[in-house]
Amino acid sequence: MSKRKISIEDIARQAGVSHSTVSRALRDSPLISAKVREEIKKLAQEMNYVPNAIAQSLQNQRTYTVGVVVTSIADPFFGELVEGIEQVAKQAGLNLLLSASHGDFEQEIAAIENFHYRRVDGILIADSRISKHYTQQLTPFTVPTVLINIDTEDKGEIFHSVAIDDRLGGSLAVEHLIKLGHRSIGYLGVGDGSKAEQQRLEGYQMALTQAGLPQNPDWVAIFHRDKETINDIDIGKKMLSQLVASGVTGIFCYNDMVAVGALLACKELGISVPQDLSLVGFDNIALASYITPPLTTVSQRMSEMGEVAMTMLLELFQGKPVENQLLSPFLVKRASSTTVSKRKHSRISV
Amino acid sequence: MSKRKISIEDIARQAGVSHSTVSRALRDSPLISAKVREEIKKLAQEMNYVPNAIAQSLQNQRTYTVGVVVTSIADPFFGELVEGIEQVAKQAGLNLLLSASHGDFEQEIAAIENFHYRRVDGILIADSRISKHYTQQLTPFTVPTVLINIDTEDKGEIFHSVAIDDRLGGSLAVEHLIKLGHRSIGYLGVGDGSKAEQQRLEGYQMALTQAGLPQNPDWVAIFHRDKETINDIDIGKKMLSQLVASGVTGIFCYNDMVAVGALLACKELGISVPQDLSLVGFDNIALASYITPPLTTVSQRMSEMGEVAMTMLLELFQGKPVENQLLSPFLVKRASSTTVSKRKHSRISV
DNA sequence: CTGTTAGCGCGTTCAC
DNA sequence: GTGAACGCGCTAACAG
Repeated sequence: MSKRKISIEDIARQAGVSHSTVSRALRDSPLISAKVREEIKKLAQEMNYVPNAIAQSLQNQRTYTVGVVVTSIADPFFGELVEGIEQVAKQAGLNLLLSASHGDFEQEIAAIENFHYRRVDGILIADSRISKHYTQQLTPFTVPTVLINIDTEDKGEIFHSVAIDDRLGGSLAVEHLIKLGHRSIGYLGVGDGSKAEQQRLEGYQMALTQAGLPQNPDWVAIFHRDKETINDIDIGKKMLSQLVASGVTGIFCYNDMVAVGALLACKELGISVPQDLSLVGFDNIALASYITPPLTTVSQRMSEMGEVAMTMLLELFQGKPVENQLLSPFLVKRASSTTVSKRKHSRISV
Repeated sequence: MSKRKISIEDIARQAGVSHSTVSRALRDSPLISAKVREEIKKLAQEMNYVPNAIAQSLQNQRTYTVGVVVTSIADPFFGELVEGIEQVAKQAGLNLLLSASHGDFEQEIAAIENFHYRRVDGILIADSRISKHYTQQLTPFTVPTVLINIDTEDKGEIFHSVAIDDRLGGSLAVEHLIKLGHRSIGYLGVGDGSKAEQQRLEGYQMALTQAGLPQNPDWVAIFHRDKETINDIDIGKKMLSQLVASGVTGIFCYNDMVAVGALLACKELGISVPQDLSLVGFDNIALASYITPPLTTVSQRMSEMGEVAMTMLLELFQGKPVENQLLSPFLVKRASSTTVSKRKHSRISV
């Protein structure tokens, strides 16, 4: 139970050789005779030698560590993302340094600076609340960085990125409702200023336009939140009634949590889903499949996004050229959406 | 955009002083004149100097890093746990190295050895599938380690731990059902060989005994799973009918996922919850409050557990004596449980 | 107050 | 094949 771990010099002394011989033996250098090598390896084993990654890093100029910053680890969205990241990182022998920003710009910058301080080999950033100011702050640094689900339009040259095609996702959701016969389709959104929010709305509008369906400002309800004082479920709850009052038969929600809120509001108001109203969410969080009725939604495949992002980082390490990725979401049909015709039998007033 | 970061020697050269003067100035040593200190700090700022944590660690023999191994990061249970850990770690200026074991013993050991290799200051382990063999493997190491929610009976002297009082939790759940008038109370469990499972069952039995209520082997249904081939929801689904057939009016489920599975089975079988059957879960995962009906459950406060574990580690760093913690869970009453009297009005056959 | 020196543990020339 | 010597970037001991 000695306090300080033993070093290659300790085992060198024990073996009666120099520390560099030990170093070489342990790294299978061809310069070492097989006999001596095995002897030293055996000795190292006996002495419970554990190489010191810190010392190696100082020498190699590589830490085999990547920093990951997410908004919140407790958020299942980011949990799955990190799972995907971790999986390919582990396979590549890399470690993850994890940090949460809680959507706070100061904490985000602090996390990134901390990663530089610790000399990570690369950085992955998945924080949708990132500010524009950002680019300025990070330009001086030279660590390979991949942005996940972050608007990168004006920083394409500097940062690499992988993101979900939110516009396509919005279209998929709305096209689904259109196919089911809906003609008055609403959008229930959260105005958080994110690119995702803007693009999902665009997808909604695009699908309606392409189908030659009417659009109505009353069918679009967006709750603008300044801070995080209100959660998405409450937003969905709060905004639902006014949308229903506008006469929509189907609603595309900004994300699953909003949709769940809307669903809860429906229950309180006596509105049957999907008979009276079809709901489509976005994200495909685990909750979506267990709630009643199970939620039709657009899946983001967060773990795949994590895998792609980490793989991209690995390619950057190898000096390969990488292209920004735009992942395609896909629709997951469940019971919260159905044909509009059924609705007529159970029309309710709001 | 220089490739290698600048060091204190670079700025020393620029300032015409020695590197140790720079080192002292940056660390606010009282040995340095205020004028020189400010000058150097300003210069460092201009040169975009970022201290090298690796070099510092080699010198300090401290990495200000703790390793965390969980079963799965995507699991909301562990997500919340890590959130709690991260929160107090950040406050203490410590970083988190995260690793997932996926319930695999090999991966778990590999993760821990990797943490030793990287010279973390401490380790937190939250993997319920840990084997007994474990103790042997880790004894030679000397890194402060705290086990989270792991049976530590035979290793109390070596490891520190924080865990939930599962026995109490089981009692709380069953006492709740008893208060509601239930007299035939079942237990729906998963036989994963964990201490948690055993203790929750004990709590169940204890509560019944204390209330002088009868016990019936048919009321206890435990699904033994060898591997992870089947998830908890499916287990709940599969096992429910036989329990209901035994005549119970209330069921305490091993965890929320099992309870959710039971709930889904009830829907398929036309059993109304809570009118026909009361269900109580364990864990209080987010899903529990959103499902219909919202699930009465025992809350584990995972984030608090993370905070406590990390705090314990901090105290170990300071050489303080620490006591193993047994956290008390508490009941969260929701709509999945109600008085047994109601049931009579809507009896159904199974 | 400041400069010089010596490690922290390891990998890597450069000699022998 | 092997050992001696240097450096990775930084802190701390010892001089002045």
